[in-house]
Amino acid sequence: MSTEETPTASRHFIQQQIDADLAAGRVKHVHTRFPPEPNGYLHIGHAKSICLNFGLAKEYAGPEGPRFNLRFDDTNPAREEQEYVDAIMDDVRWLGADWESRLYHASDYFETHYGWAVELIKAGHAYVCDQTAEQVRETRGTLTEAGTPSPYRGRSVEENLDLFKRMRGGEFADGAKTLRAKIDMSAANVNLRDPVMYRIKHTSHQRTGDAWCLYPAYDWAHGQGDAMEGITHSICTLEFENHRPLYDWYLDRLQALKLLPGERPRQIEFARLNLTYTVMSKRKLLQLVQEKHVAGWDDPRMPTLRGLRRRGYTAESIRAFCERIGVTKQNSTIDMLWLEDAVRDHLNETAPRRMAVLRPLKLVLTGYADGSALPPSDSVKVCKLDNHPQHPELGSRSVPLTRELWIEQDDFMEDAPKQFFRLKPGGAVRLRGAGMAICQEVIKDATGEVVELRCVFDPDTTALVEGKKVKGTIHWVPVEGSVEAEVRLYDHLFGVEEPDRAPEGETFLHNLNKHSLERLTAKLEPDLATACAGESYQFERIGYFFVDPIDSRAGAPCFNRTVTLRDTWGKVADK
RNA sequence: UGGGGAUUGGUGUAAUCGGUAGCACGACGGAUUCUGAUUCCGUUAGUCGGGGUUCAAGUCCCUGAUCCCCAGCCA
Repeated sequence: MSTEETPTASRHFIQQQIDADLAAGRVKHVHTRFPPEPNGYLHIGHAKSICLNFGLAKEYAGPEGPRFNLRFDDTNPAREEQEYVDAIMDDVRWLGADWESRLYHASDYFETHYGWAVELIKAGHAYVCDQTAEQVRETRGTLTEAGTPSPYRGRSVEENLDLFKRMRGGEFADGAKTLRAKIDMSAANVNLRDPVMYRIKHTSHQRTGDAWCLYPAYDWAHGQGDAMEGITHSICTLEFENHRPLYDWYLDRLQALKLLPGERPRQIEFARLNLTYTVMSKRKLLQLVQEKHVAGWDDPRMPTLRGLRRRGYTAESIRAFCERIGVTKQNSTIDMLWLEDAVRDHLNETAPRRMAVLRPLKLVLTGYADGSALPPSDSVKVCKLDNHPQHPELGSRSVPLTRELWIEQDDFMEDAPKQFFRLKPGGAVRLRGAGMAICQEVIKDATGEVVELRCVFDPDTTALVEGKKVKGTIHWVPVEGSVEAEVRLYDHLFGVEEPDRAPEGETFLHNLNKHSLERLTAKLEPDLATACAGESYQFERIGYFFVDPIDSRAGAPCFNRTVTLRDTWGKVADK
């Protein structure tokens, strides 16, 4: 009985490396972490990292569950804020990654880092340097020329120990001294030319307050934090590949000094996510917010998790997206369509359907198709519509068909080509869930603008009848009883696929899409009056819309368009 | 020859020891449909270039090209 596994989904290079580590006995389990710096909000690129790290922890979970840490890389108090810490935790949780009780901060380890640095000094691996930042830069050499050693490189252990202690004590001004690792000023890898381990910053830290005026640099803090937490695979983006020798160098020294156990973390790099029509750098996102090109970090046009959430993206769709794009070391730019497809997929399954008219045109029912008069009451009939055509279990709701209706301006054409299946003079369409309307008269205003259509209604067609089929079905909303609401239509924040590719002398801001937001007052079917903040609906034939949690009021919802429906007619019409 | 990494259809990716270049998205065509949605079917198109080894090369060897990262007391 061979239970040979059928080749399932192929495994990406990180999974393969972990498999090899496990097989070789180099590690006994897998423990990952997500290490954000709290100096900005998380964006879709971070989501890729979170999904990767948490996904691996889940995939390789032992009986005690996934081992996944959230660790704030708070080593630079000058740029980090509690506001970001709170938002990051909220976003990570929302995405579905669970760090359980394993919430850590690089600052939790400041004392340990300090003690280890003292040991490195004692072992002759680090020294206090009095060079200014400028001098360090000048003596580092270039990419093709070796640097020259600092004149302080030969200080005695005793002097280094004394100076380092006094640095901690606050005796020296910012920038006056640094602690540097003594590695190799002629290393081809510039990161190994005696990198700074500590710099003096008399700045209070959002967690440790004024306890320290000495802060560890990233390279000195990161790998050691990984090691302390028992991280087995430290996964980061490609730009840190050049730092791996330094990551290993610190770990090697600490292991040699018996300060670390035999099992140690391993750094693996993958290509960060790039998306068309947007920018991903924290600096640029900050600039968009500060210069008010967007309404805030949670502006639905932003690629931030907060923006995406407010736009109506679901955590499930973002996870599916991250799964679909894969993990490699190739720099690539994913088409925004993939992200949009991912929400469409999810919302198509889950979002209840409703009717909404974005750009209203009045349609008046003047009588029945057989010439008889409509009932005396305004309501011609009450229509029952399914909330989801593929999921009848989601129930239905009623929409009154009245004498006066709103339909979409786009759904009427006076001189229509023959592929146009909607309303035209003398033509018939199906009013969704109601029956057929036949256009008998087109009313225009003084400027020739179509302002009203007069139609007759065919009640025999409420159920489908043979011989009375019509190709087009349009949505509608009763004038009496409809709800008016603000609807925001969002488009790409940037008008070009690669916003960073700006003309000479211009920045990425030059490529901002001036029409990325359009506000409309739409007419909605009555049921939508009670739509609640945070709900998603499909407005049939238009797109998916999310009830804005901030601007909506009870009984007065406000909708953000998450994404349009696929529109094959739109493509035809463009030609 | 500064160091490090990458290169497979339009896009994103897969191919275990060298053995039928596969999947998805898109595009295009068609079927179904009370959403021009969804769903379903089909078509399309690829190993960066040049040599070499081999019965057989995306994979191994040689050589060239292109792209990305690195000279913060940022991460």
